[in-house]
Formats: sequence, C-alpha cells, structure tokens
Amino acid sequence: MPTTDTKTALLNSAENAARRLGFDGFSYADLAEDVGIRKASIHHHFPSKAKLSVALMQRYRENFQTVCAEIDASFETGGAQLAELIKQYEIGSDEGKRLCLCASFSASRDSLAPEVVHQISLFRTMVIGWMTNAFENGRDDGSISGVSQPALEAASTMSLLEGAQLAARAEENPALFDNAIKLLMTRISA
Amino acid sequence: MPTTDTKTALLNSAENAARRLGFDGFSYADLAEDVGIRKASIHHHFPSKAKLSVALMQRYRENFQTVCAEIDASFETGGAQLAELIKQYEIGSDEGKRLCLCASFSASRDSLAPEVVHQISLFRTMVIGWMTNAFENGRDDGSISGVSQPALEAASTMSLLEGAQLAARAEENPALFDNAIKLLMTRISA
DNA sequence: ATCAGCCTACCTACTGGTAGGGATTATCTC
DNA sequence: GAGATAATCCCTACCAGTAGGTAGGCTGAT
Repeated sequence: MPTTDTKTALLNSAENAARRLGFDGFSYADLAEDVGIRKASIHHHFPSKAKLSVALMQRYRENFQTVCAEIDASFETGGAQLAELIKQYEIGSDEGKRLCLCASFSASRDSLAPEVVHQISLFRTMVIGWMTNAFENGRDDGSISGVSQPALEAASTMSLLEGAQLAARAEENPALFDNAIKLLMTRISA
Repeated sequence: MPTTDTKTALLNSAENAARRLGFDGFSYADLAEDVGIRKASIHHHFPSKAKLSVALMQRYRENFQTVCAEIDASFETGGAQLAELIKQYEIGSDEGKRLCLCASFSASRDSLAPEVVHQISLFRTMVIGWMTNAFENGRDDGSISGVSQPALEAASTMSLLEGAQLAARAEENPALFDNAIKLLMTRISA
C-alpha cells in the first residue's frame, strides 16, 4: 500500500495536463516527470494513451456526477443548485488556466478513441439532464426568472459555461468567465 | 502568377486543419500532402509554425472583420445583424466538424506564440465590440427583446456561440449547435 | 512461486526545422 | 536585344528531439 496510489497520481496529473494542454498537448513523458516514475512504467498502469484517456474521462464523469448529487442534497431551490454548478465551472476554469475535460477533449475530437467520444457524450447528457432538472426546480420555486423551456435553458447554459471557460482561457483571465455569465446570474435569485 | 497561390493554399489548408484538429493536432506533413508540395517547401512561405499560425489568425480576424462590415451594410435592424452573425458561426461549425479558429487555438493556448495570443485577443475584442453594437441596435429598434446591458449580452453571446460549436463538435452533430442557440433565437424578431 | 510495480534499453514513426542545390522567372546593365 | 544577376519557388537529404509503445529484467511483498 503506497502512500499515494501511483495510478491515481497518474490520473490526476493527466487530467490537469489534458485540461491545460488538450489531448494532443500532453505526453507520457510529461506525466512521468510529474509523477516521478519512468515513462515506460506508465504503460504498466495504462497500456495506451487511448486507455488512459478513457479512464480519465470516465473518472471525470463519475466525479462530476457525484458533485451534482451532492448539490442536489445540499441545496433546496433550483436557483441555488444552478448557482452552485456554475461555481464548479468557475473553479474548474482555474483562473483561465484550464477547461472542462469534456470541452478540452471535444476540441481535439479526431485524435480521440471512440470510447472516449462515447464517454463525452455520456457526460454531456448527464450534465444537461441535471441542469434541466435544476431549471425546472427554479421555474417552479421562482428562484430562476424567465424559464419557459428548461431543456433548452440547460442546453444553452451548458454551452455558455464551456464557452465562458474558453473565453477565460483565451486571455488567461478569470474576469472573462465572470463577465460571460453575468447576465445568467442576474436571473438567479436564490 | 500561378493558378492558385501556394501561400494562400497553405493558409487555407492550415486553417481547416487547425479548426478541425487544434494547434497541436496538425503538422507540416499534413499541409504538404494536402497542398501538394514537399514538407520542407512550406518553410519557404512560413519559416516556422509560429509564424504560420500568426498569419493564420491575422487573416482569420481580418476576414471576419470584413464579414462583420458586410453584415452592417446589408442588414438594417440589430436583430437581423445578430441573426446573420449567428449564421456565420453555424456555417463555421461545418456540421460539428470544426470550431472557430479563435476557440480552437484558445484550447491549446500554452502551445501558442505570444503574437498569436495577441491576435486572439484582438479578434475577441473586435467581435464582442461588434456584437455590443448589434445588441444596442436591437434594443433601440425593438428587434431583440429583453436587452438591458448590450455589452454583457455580447460577452454572453460570444461564449454561447463558441460553446455551441464545441457542443456540436463533441458529438459531431449540428443539431446540438442549433439546440444551444434556440432560446437566443426566440429573442430575435427581425 | 507468483505477481504487481518499476526499471533500463530500445524501437519506429513523426515533429518542426535546416542546408544546399536545381530550376524558372524577373530585373538590371551594357 | 543579349547576357549577367538576382530572386522566387520547390526539391532532396538530413538533423535532433520527441511521440507512443515494447521487451525483458530486477525487487519486494503476498
């Protein structure tokens, strides 16, 4: 039982690298140096970059799903739920230094293994479904104004949040994220 | 005077490749094969990938600026102007097979030359400025509903459009672009 | 005795980039 | 107009560095 599980350390390092540099921007050599093992040793844990990226996207989706469930358990109103999810995207942006893994991978779609593409699809469906529910809650409890079609609101908000991360990334400036979501925030009361 | 200017052919090929595959996803070898010259010959036109990408982003920005000016000249109302710009982003998405060059490059920001980053900044400022004006027009002529802060609308819409392209790219499905912008479209009357 | 975990050493393919040569075309000088 | 000169454009051949990946050996715990 090692102090820090190497496999987890590799996933952590890979997630960070992938979200900063994109799929084609990080390499096994980078991870090896970061984690402190030799490049070839990575193949013991993840035989190929394709397998690694599948595991990466799967873990990312599961973690995000857990976060969504925790938000549901912790916040009553749709507005509060949505605001908390937006905060997650803001934290995920990391001052304009990273993107959501889903967004980062989507940009280099042609380099991805089919199973990664599928994981991305599952991720998006999950988040949009969760957001749809949050918008429904917000419409019913009055905590989000002007909601008439929750599913469309969710699709729109998903794109807005990923686009806002992209905007912040473009100039490595977190204010651009905030600016992009400001109007949405005015619709959320509590 | 050659039939097709090689330099232009290289830029065209590079733009397409960059928008499909990202900055780290395309190579001089790809361009060479596409254009029909040898890899080394590209360096005659663009001594480095950094120089090429600067020229690419600069041309992209100038072309986009021209399109914006043409929209201004052809459409009266703010709503019609905005709708036309949205159409440009939809066409630019190419059925979920490409992204805006600005978005694609932003995702792999750390691989970019400083001058490219600057060009991206100029591009974003230009588009958001144009959109702000369109929203002001739409507010004044009544062709866009619910506009109170045009500058924030512009920042939000820019992120929404790039995010919508990312959504379509994620599943290579143009319907996801349409779905993401549907609510915005309902605010535009003419 | 097995096996997880990591190592050294190596492989092929490809990255952006360089050196220098062979044409073709345009330009300058007489 | 003829001839030298220069510049444009593309070529072959090569470079060092890095990509992801493989083969096989060592070590320590089960």
